[in-house]
Amino acid sequence: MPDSPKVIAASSLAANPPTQNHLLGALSTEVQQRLFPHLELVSMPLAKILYESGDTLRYVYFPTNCIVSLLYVMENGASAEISVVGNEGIIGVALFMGGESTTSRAIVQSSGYAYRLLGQRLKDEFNLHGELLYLMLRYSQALITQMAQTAVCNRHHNIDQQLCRWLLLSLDRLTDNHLVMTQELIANMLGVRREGVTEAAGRLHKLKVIEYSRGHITVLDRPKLEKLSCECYAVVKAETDRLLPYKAIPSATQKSAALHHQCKHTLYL
Amino acid sequence: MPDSPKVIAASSLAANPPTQNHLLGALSTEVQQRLFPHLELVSMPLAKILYESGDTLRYVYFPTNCIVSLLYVMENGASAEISVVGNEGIIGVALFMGGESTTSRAIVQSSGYAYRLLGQRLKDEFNLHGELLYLMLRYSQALITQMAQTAVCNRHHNIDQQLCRWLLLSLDRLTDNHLVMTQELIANMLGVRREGVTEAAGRLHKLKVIEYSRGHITVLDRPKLEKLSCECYAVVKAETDRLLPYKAIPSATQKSAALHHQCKHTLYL
DNA sequence: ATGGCTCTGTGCGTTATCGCACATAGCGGC
DNA sequence: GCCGCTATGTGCGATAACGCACAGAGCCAT
Repeated sequence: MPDSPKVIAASSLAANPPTQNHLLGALSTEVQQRLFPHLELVSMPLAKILYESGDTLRYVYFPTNCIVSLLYVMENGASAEISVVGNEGIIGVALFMGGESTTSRAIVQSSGYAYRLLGQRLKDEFNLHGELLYLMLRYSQALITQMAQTAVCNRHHNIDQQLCRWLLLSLDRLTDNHLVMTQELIANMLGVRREGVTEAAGRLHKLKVIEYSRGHITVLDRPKLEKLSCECYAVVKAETDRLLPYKAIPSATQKSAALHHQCKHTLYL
Repeated sequence: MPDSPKVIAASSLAANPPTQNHLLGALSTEVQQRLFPHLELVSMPLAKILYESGDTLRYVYFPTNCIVSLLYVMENGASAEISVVGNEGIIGVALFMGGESTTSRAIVQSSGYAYRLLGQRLKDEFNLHGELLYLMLRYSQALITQMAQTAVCNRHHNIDQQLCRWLLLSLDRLTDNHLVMTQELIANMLGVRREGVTEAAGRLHKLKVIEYSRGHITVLDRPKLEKLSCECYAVVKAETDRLLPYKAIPSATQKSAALHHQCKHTLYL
């Protein structure tokens, strides 16, 4: 097992309070007090696979500053991204929806950290009080919206529009305008050829919307990116904001800060 | 309001016990006793819209022998089916997931009947006991799987394969091998041109898999249809069966039959 | 600095699907 | 029986994306 605990760097913990995840931050102090002591900060390196299609899930993950893609991989190896999860969400909804596994893969698309929680701890909390469950369900509804819109987008929109949508979804989950991501990987996510992404990215570059080089992309003009994107981005954004009007809590409150230090000080790599 | 109650035809009620819906049939007698008196049998004519994108949902619907499509309609009028629901499921998961509305339209794709239930009644039952909630969540997980697979299918598979998948999904939700459905409507569901469906259907006809004429399709060779379909059908079917290993109860048990007559004897058209 | 690897750019023939136009066919109503 | 409507069939040029091949360009390690 690669799950050997390591002593966490104090700086990592300090830079990644649990409340940086919108869902964890939106919980009442009471629930936070019960839950936070069971959270474990884990490193989320690029391309790490949290689970494969069919795996029995043990943990749910609450990203603080990483991005995880839910990816479906077909029998012939072709793939398509189903949805993307950052600090607004949770990975592993199948654990509380039932079935304990999914037909997709969860893979880190942008490195960072996440808090993980044993599925059983989550369920224990569900049984104590409805608050956490209801929040998880609202997030699941937002996830459903994103999946549905992905299906529509795959049917009707061209690569240029989808690339814009994809960049915006990533941007919303990052603190700056810089992505570490090759065109090859973007192509895997969108389920298109790498060359198609190269051409679309070239056009965006010509329009001075982005600049990029060897696995690094910088967004220069976000408003223009939104104009060039299909409606799918805005639809998902609006619905997510409606369902989850929570923002990250950048500087933790006194109380949250105290709870924060109750998280297990171990780092799982 | 077109929701004026009518006295139900006794034959319709008898032919459509609530237990014909797999979810309702899978409930314990105790929960059935509480829930069934609040169920209302409603007629589901072809093309009836149960709700539009953004509508606040009042009812959930449990189909007995009809099929309902969840359809996304874009700004320019183009559309794409997100998922399909028959007697294995429920329409209106957003009512209990949260948000009380969705970005899609629910439209009857194959006429028949369904039982509807006030959203509040559903929530009342959730608060009494977890059984119904857990069942609903398992179904929601199956729905998520179908949406995800639709996204993949839209990306990677051709019209012929998708038509086969679509026919199989419909077939599974019907009692016979006969669909009332024009190629134009199928095209709307798949989000492709009508001519594309005509050509694909022509090829299936040449292979003696289906025969059809003016809004009627009969499947002649289901095994061949499954062979011609992409993997998407089988994946969704397997996952749904895993999550919801429930079958319709064709002849209601003594107890269920008694409960059955407690349903409101009104028919909403 | 050089070789090797990865990432990006480009060309080209092929294919699936589209958009449009129009022809044909079945069915119901009068 | 005929009209009109709707459903289905077909042809054709346009287009977007594909598969493949290969060229250049940046970065790293030895």
